Amino acid sequence: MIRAIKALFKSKPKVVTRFAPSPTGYFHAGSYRTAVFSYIYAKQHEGKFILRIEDTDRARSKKEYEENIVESLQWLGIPYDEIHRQSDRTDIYREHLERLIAEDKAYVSKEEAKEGGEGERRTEVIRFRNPNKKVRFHDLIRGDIEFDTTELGDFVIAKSVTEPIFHFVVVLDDYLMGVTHVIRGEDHISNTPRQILIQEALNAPEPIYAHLPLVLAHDRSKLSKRHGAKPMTHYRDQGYIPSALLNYMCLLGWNPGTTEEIFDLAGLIKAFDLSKVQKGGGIFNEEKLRWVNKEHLKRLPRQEFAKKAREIVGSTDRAKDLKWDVSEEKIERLAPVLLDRIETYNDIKTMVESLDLDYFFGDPVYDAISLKWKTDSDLSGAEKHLGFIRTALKGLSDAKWNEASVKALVWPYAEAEGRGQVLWPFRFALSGKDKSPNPFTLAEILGKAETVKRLEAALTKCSLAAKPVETA
RNA sequence: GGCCCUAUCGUCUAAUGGUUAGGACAGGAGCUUUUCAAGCUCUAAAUCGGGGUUCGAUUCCCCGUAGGGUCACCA
Repeated sequence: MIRAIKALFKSKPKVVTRFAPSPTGYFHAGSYRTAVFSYIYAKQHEGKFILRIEDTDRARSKKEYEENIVESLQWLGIPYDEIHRQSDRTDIYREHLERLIAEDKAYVSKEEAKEGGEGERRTEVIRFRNPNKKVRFHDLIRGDIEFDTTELGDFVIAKSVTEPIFHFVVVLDDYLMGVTHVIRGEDHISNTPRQILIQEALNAPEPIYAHLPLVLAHDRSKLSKRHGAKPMTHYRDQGYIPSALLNYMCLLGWNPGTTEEIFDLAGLIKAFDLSKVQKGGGIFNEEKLRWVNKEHLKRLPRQEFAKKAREIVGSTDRAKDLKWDVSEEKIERLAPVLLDRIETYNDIKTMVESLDLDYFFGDPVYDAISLKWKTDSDLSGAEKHLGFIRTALKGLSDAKWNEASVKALVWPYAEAEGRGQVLWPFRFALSGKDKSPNPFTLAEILGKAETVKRLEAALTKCSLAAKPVETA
């Protein structure tokens, strides 16, 4: 009984999906989403996901692009179960092409050399004998679609028996590889009828089709290299993380029906529903991608984030030139400050470059007058408050040193003396910057010794500034 | 132009034959440990147009309109 059920289960056609890019350009967001949806669909059904490099156009295909596709998929964490390259399969295509010709389902057509066309047009090509009928197919996303194939005529399926073209190889390979679900871009809808015709000639089963809406550029045209489509590796170089890209791309054209927006791969495999994919195309919005990336960054294990952040800070010229002490421990303490201020890893570099991190690694640089709160007339207030804070904090033990305990000591005093009057010089003494995290956070990150040292340095500046300037 | 697809805030989208048409990003205003940032609160912002069907349509149908895709010996 159990065996019978198992056998039944096994005999059920498994889901096989494929991603079939042509290596004629870099792997960008449009292709990526197609790959992701195909991959997720396969994984939802414990199926197989195939990568098939469609390089029948020898002239336009480049190894460089193929490598970019494979590298991108790898970085993005979309593993394939099989990889095939059509340029390796010429013999297979030839066999079936010859069979089709023998069956008179295709024929060698001789035509006169036409002038005008730049490329060499063959005088002999293989054409498909079009039965000229109406073809109807069901699309998982769009429902039934009907075409009259008459207007297609006897279309070309190969330049010669060893040079098949797209429509033929797609159909044959999908058949031979057992592809059950063809998930691809909407731009292939109009290719589907002729491919179904070829399927019928080949006695191949018709796969289930799902045509995805297009990923659009800002002008609503199909995303392409010309229209701001950047290679996915660009996003890696810009400091985005794979899970964020995955998350964002799935949200473009699909949603879970709830207000949940942040997903990891496992969550997507659980929630994704191909039939709920949008029909209309969507514009790729980098602003939202940045936000999603930030959300993912915040959810990263703290150590993992710190490791990467440390790498980035340490590799900057500024860190090297100024011999910053970029210790793991220090970066981990800095992490919350960073996470509040960045959306991508590259923003860390930007912070370093705009000198927003200097004071964490070296003495703050500023003029004494900056310590003065805007409503004070001179530095006497700042000097008084800094003196109080220094004395109070000196009494706090290293073990108890943290943001909350520092605040507990300073806050009542600031309330009494005026928050701005007290907190501004305090913060400035620690950072030397107009803009920085609040003084309590800074004190915790800097540690007791460094905090007290900076307070004392500020106090010295105050008293120096109070003295009349001696002319040299 | 033929064929095909699509149509809700600026963008991504939810909803359903009956809702004050909801959320998110971006925008604006405010609050907070009187700077930044983050966070929180509030706010502005949409059913392409016209006909039907219906007691009632954003939703169903038709016609327009707009956008997109595709019309290769590219994929």
